[in-house]
Amino acid sequence: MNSHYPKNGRVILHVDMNSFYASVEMAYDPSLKGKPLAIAGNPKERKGIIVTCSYEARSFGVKTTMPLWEARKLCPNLIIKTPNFDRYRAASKGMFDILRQYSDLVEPVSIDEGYMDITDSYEKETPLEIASSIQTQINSQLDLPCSIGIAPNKFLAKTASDMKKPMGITVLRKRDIPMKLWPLPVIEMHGVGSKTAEKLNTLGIETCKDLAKANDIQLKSLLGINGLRLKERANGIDRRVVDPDSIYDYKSVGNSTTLPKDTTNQSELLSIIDKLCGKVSQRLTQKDVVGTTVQIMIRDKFRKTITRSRKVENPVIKKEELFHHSKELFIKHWNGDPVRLLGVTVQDLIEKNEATEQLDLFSYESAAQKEPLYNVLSQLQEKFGKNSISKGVRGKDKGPSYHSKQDTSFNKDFLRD
DNA sequence: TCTGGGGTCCTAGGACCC
DNA sequence: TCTGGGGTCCTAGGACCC
Repeated sequence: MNSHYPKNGRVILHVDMNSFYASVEMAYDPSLKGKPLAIAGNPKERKGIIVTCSYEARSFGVKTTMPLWEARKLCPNLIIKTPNFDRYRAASKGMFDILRQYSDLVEPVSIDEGYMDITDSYEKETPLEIASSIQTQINSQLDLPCSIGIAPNKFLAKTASDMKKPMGITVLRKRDIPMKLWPLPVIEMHGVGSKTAEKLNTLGIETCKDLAKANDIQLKSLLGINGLRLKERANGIDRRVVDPDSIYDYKSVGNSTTLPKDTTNQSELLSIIDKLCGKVSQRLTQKDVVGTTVQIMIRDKFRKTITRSRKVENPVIKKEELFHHSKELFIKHWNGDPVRLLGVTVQDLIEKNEATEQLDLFSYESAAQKEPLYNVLSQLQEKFGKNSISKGVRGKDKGPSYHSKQDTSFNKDFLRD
């Protein structure tokens, strides 16, 4: 795909909204602007964790994932709002609508960030002018700040957008790598977390430059193929394409919840599992997919978490089917300790039509009865056509994709609903 | 009364098959 | 008859990201 790229390289933008949830709240209520604001869950339900906070709050040391009480201690005047996801989704849609005015190749990666390939979408303007125009438009139409990275690939664009916040625009060319990327500590790299950073440190690898020059054999044995990939990235190499349709690839759908109180009451726990199954089932139905693996998650008061899963004969989508399997898994594997969190996830997703099709293959009669011949043929064509290449499920309406001009709006629940 | 909830990708061991 | 080697599937856990 995307074979039309010129040989001399691509131009990729990474657009990253700045403290997105907090900024959206400020856009809705401008009196919040300039104040320390945090978005956090309800501490009564033990969900009092900072999800996002404004730059003013950050200046007090408030950080994402920090418990609310700790944030309050650092910043007594902190304004706290509970998340309003409908609002954030609406803002997100507005933002991506704007991006799509500049290129068809827009790939959302989360509610507040996305990649764009603008290699073929500019003539007179420079990439910098396009980025500037996007930033201005998002700011004037939605009252939201963003940072933009401009680079020849995704990794560098992502790295660049991180370099200047808020409202920054940063160009990161190949030739900038030694000056701008290499001095950074390795933990700053996208894809390197605390565990990987620690491991790298044991090899004496502290900076991105160290990683870029590291020994392949050592990296491979320490981190597997991921080590080699990270080294490539540190050298500014990343061949991943911008795929506008990747948001239709679901690999799993799950819901989980932390209980207000640890409990050992089995019927209470089962009723929570029942509710989770209801949510998951609803989302599967919305996306028009079924799944063949059911997984539950149990976390105890020490935060030790186990997952137990089972491959099932008949693909599940209905709440009752899902609950049946989840309950059996729970009864079989719960050791009776107090439970802090429960989760239910469905994996190995298949498009719903395709699943019925597969069932039909077992019975020629039933297939023939249900489907006129031409219909079966067209289904087979579709099945073995281009869609068979994709790894995950392309959810419902393969219809208007972002490539097509006919519909550039979000026509379905956006991003992990 | 410290650490939410949604995901993706990778690894590794055992079962099973040829 | 002392014991190879490749492959796939399933399951559990871990690392990472927003």
